[in-house]
Amino acid sequence: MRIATWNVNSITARLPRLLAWLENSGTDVLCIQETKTTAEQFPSDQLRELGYESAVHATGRWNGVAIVSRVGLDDVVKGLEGDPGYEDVHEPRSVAATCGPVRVRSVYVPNGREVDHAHYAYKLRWFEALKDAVAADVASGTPFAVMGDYNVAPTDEDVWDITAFDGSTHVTEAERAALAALREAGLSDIVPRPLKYDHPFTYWDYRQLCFPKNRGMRIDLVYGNEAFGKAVSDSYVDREERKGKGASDHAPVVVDLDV
DNA sequence: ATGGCCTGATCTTCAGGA
Repeated sequence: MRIATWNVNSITARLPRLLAWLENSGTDVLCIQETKTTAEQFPSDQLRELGYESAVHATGRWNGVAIVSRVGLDDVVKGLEGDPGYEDVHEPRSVAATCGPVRVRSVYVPNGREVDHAHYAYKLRWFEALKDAVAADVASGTPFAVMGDYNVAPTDEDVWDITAFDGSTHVTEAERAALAALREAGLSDIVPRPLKYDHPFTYWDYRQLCFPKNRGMRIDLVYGNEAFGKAVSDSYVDREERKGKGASDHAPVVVDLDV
């Protein structure tokens, strides 16, 4: 079974590449982030023609998450239980579903913007709520993973040059502590293989030729429970999908499971 | 190749992304 996570940076803009990738990559379950659509605008019909059901939690131009599956889609939970909200809005950043033998949660963690911004405090509270929300799934014997854009680089090695991130979000002690809390709660970081260069970056800024220069970050993560970790046979970043015209600024992270 | 981001909406300018 092949599952993956991909921040598509607008499913409308990415639709031709997304459909082609699903047809060619052998992916059974895909966790999607930044759909940037309403649920009504989500291309469920086109995906159904390829054999995929869709669970969508999306409200408009910002955020939006989904799970598409061709191996079943049950027990869908839209939204994050205990979501702290931002400026009194509960943004669509989490959706969970059971897809055949595996349960997954697609997450788009708040960016944080600046360390002294209210969005950063929201980000840390959001992580707290996530940890509580997934406790039961983590403890279950079912393979379970929280997959998505975490907007945190777990270590200094997960950015192209840590000195370029002095004072920035995504690399702070508090954000990394939030990841550590998830690991202590029973989730393991399933680190993918890079298909080129030394480190499995998953995001490269559109600007300043960051992708050709491999100035990337590893911020799209797969955190799996014990049963999930035992089932993993391979994992890699599909950097080919970051190339060329009409690419997202994130590449898919693919995980193969023996289930 | 000697470059210099992309998206959708408030739509020719902006916020947000990270």
